[in-house]
Amino acid sequence: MTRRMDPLTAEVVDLFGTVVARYHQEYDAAAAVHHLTGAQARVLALLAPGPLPMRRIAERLKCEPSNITGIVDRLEAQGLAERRTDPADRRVKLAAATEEGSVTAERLRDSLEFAREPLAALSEEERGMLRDLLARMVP
Amino acid sequence: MTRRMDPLTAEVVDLFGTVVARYHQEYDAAAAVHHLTGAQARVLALLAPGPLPMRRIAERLKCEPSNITGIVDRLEAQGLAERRTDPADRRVKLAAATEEGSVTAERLRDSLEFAREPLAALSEEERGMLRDLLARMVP
DNA sequence: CGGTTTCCTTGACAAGCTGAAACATCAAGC
DNA sequence: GCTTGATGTTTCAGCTTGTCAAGGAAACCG
Repeated sequence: MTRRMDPLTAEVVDLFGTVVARYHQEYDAAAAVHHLTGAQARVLALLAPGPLPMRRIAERLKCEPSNITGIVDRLEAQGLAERRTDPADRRVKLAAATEEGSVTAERLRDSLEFAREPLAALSEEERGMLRDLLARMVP
Repeated sequence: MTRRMDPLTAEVVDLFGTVVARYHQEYDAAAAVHHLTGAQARVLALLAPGPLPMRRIAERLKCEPSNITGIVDRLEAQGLAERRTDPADRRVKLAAATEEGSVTAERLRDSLEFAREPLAALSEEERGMLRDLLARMVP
């Protein structure tokens, strides 16, 4: 009943599993430094480029909008985000990073890349190859 | 205050973020097919090679042992795992996959690889390169 | 205007996770 | 042997994430 699986693919999938687990740990750890959970950090990072309706956040994170309500609540409680009513459509609430939130988001991004740097114990050329391969995988 | 960050590394980190998010979605979806959550599926996969003390599971998953208690409880409730007392040390409980649990674990692994296959829209050679690069990243 | 749709929030509930406390068992020293 | 301390698991309270169903407000449309 077992499907034949080419061993190379199996190996790559396994490696991805390991790398993914590691990415998560480091992401959560980096977030914790700023007293954030992983989900809160993800939302804050999403808000960095500019305000976003709650619904858009949910779409990006592939979860229910009701879930975002609580996360933004907690960001707001820490003074990192705020809600504004969209003047163009008073139904929608725009979540926006505060000044402090923007700073935190930037620091978070830096520490993330920094944390992931040793993981990329690869040469410039190898990183380039990796980028190309990964880019092909995300259409 | 911003640390200088070479753009290539930043790009790779971003790509990893995307791939990681995708991996998770697919993993959870594959688990859901078998009426499992992501965490339950991970534990079951860990149990596939053989029984494991609760503590070891926690170490592998990098979480508290008390967390594993609940997860194994739910696997046990579904008849996919069982607890045995280690005869060598009666303090430790060995979690083991049942017959049905083993079958489920195997199916899960297959569907995972299958699900991740389109993601690997890469040639044999490219997959080989990817494997080598990833392998260098996980010491 | 009235009906429908869209956006957000609320409430109830399950699961994952942590930390502290409790309990049983082992292991070492006296 | 007995005591003391360390270890493995569980239980409990508490928080965050996530879902789903229901509700209110605002926009849209006929």
